[in-house]
Parts: sequence; structure tokens; C-alpha cells
Amino acid sequence: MNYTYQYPHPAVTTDIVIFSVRDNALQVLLIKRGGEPFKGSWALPGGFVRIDESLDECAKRELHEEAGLEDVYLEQLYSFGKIGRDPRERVISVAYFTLTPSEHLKPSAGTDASDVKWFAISELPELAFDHAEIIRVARERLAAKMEYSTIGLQFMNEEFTLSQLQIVYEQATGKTLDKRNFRKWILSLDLIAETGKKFAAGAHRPAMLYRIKDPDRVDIIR
Amino acid sequence: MNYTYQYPHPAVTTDIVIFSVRDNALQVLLIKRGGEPFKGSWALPGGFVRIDESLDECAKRELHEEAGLEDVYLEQLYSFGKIGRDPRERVISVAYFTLTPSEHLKPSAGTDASDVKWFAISELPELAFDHAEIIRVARERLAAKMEYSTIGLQFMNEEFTLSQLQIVYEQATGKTLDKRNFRKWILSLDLIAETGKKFAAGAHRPAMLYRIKDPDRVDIIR
DNA sequence: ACGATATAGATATGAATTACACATATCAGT
DNA sequence: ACTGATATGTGTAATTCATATCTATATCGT
Repeated sequence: MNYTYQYPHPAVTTDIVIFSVRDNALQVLLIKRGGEPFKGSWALPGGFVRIDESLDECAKRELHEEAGLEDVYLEQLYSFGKIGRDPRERVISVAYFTLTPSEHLKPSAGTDASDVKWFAISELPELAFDHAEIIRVARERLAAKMEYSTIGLQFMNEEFTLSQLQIVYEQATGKTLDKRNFRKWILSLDLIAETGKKFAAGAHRPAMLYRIKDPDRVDIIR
Repeated sequence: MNYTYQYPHPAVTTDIVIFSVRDNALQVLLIKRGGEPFKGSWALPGGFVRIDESLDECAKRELHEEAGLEDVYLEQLYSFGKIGRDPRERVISVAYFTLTPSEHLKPSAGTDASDVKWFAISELPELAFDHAEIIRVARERLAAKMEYSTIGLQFMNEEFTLSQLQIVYEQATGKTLDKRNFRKWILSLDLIAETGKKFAAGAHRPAMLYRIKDPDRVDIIR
């Protein structure tokens, strides 16, 4: 079946930058392309917007289909529409980004496990299309938003220590933080609560475990 | 001539929220629609993205064609893609916003002068499509960005007084400011310089005129 | 000359951010 | 059981930043 228009229409996709802090580093989930163009290159999960779904719905669907993720923080990032960014036809990509806890996702998505992999943001492979630029823009947005919102908590598992949370903040912003000042600040925001449980992680004093008071909430602060 | 695709393609437009501070109020430039749908309603300037131009180029072109504006601060805002937002066909709009000095634009655009008009943000008419929502999102972005960037200077004419600048900040953020603290703050940023000239505006001490040191520059501050 | 009006400049106060050092609880090895 | 290694946990002083407030100045209109 064919679809005919009086004027040329671009194709529209959504591509999604999936961030997580794993192994003490900010990482991004990428998918190895099985077909042309850029066959064998790594790329962001994403795909064409269906004619009967909104942009948000498309991003959610791709997130589920290609990365097996649901119920995560999802935010529209920016739209990329340079000529020639896709060699096949004119394609405009509405990029999204999402944050997910490290436990939340075993990368065993769409087709094959070897096709889906986490990469440290500092060690990205060659990327298809303009996906390197999309990731760069997403990284900037993330770093900025860590500073003036409570988005950072979206990286955390059900229970976590203050040190783990500090590492998330340090990795996502690229800044190092003073332990005492970070604790004072994050506790003053009244966003997390002690669970009472402790977490023994090695030959040292065990850490208090915390939980998020209102896990689905992301607020602007400052 | 017709254009045929194997899968249905949405149409893509850019729509532009043009802000200015005029008559001591934040205003938006709107265009009265001459054709269906929403004939006679007011709408944002904008139009379909051509197959051989980028999104930014399209926004710049529309800005020129429909509002007679060039060389203004232009930033991509957000993409709106809900089903049914245009009754004709599936249309995705990549919205932009721009800031222009009050002297910069005599609204005598595209076709007819009566078709182009400034509206105070607090007194908007019925709007076509989802343009009311686009303006709402743009207003939020503007207010936020006034606080952490030097975007506000893009509203200013060649020469201006500190009081005029303060009014711009108050109108764009919706907050009232203390005159002395505002002056101290804006001068400490080292973004503007005295021209030496003065501006006599009534039965009171004339105000010093200032100019922007680097008019094309917009930086993140704080 | 005098009143009205908006411009202009300095200081004190409180709030928020930053800098900084040592005791504690556990595990591993002897 | 003692010792060393390691990450957790805590308080106070200094500084910077934001806020609040008061009085003098230059012009216009009468």
C-alpha cells in the first residue's frame, strides 16, 4: 500500500538517550544496527512515528520494544532536522531522554542480547547518523537539570546509600562534591528517608539505606 | 505533482512564538488566519517545513516571510505532536521562540497590516490549533531562562535605560524587583556599558543610556 | 522658587554556600 | 584477640550572595 501527498513529507522518528549510572560511571544504552544504513554501527534506540500515535507515545513504545523499559522518567529533549542526517530520505528525529536505575534493566531487548549494550559516556563507540550529537545535547541537558531539579533521584534503585547517591550526582554533573556538604544539602531537601536498614559492603562501617519519599515526582528546585 | 511513500508520513511545520516587551507588557505577535481551518482565528506565524531546508532554516524563513524579522535570537522550544492537533492531516509542529526589541518590528508583514498584531500575553484572543499551549510553554521557558541566562538583553533596543531593562525583566518573569538591587545585579554582570548619553523622559532626573557590550551573545549565568 | 517625580548610590542584615578534620564501625589478615 | 585498612558519619567557621532599607540628585511644570 502506498501513501500519496501533494507536497513532499519528511519521515519523523523518535530516538531515545537512555542514561543510567552503572559501575560508578554515567552510561548510555545503545543498539547495534542490523540493517543498512550504518549496518553494524551502534545507535540510539528509536524508530518511526506511527501515524496514529503521539510523539510521547512513540517514545514510550520504542523504549519498551527496544530496551524493555517501562515506567521511567521520560522527557523530550530536542528535535534534529538537518538535511542529510539520514541517507535514505528526509528524516526529522524528535529526541527524548530517560533515566533509569541500574537494577532496573537487564539489557536483553528486542532481538539479540549482543545487540544491546551499555557504554560509558566517556567511551562511546562510533555512532550512526547524528546520534553522537544527540547524546552530547542530552548530556548537557542532564547535567544542567541535575543542578536545579530533583531528576537525579530517578537514577536510584529502591534502596540506596548516600554515597551511591553522591556518585550519581558526581557522574551526571561531572563535578566532584564534598561529602558532608552533599549530605547536608540532599537531606535538607526532605526528598529521601532512612529505611532503618543498613548495607554492609566490605571491610568498613556499613551505610544507612535510604528510599525516595515520592518516587514518581520530579520537581524544580532553587 | 504527487509524492508517494510506502508508509504514511506526517506533515511537519515550525511555529514561532515572537516575544517583545512593548508598552510595559510582554506581548506576542499573532497572525490572523485567512484560510481554513480556523479561518479568522489568530495563530502563531509558521508553516510547513520544506523538504530541502533544516528546521532552523524553516523557522528563520517563516520569521522573515510572515513577520519581517531577521537577526533575532531564535531558539527551538519543543515539538508538539498530539493526534488531531490539526484537523486536516497529521501535523507535527516544531515550535521556536524568539525575542525582539520593541523598535525592531513594525508589524507590516506578509499580506495585510490588519492581519498581524501584537497581543499582551495576559490578553490573548482565541487561538487556532494548540497554539495557546505552545505559547504557555514558551512563556514558561522564557521566564525560567530570564533567571539563569542573559537572554533578557535580546529584548532591548540599541540604547536603553536601566529602568526600561528592569521593566523587561519584571514583565518577562512576572516578578517585581527592587530597583537598587536590580541595578547592582545587572551591572555586576558586566554585560552593559554606559553610552554617556542621557535620556530625558519627563519631569525628573534624566536617565543614563546604556548599550549591550556584546549584542549577539547569550550566556548561561549562575 | 517650589513641588513632583524618577534616577542614583551605600550599607547593614540574613540566608545560602563553601571549606575543612577527625571519630566510628566493620572486615581481613595475622 | 589484636591490628590495619577502608568507607561511613558528623559540626563549625568563613565567605559569598541575596535582600531590605534611606537619602540625595537632576529635571520639568507651575
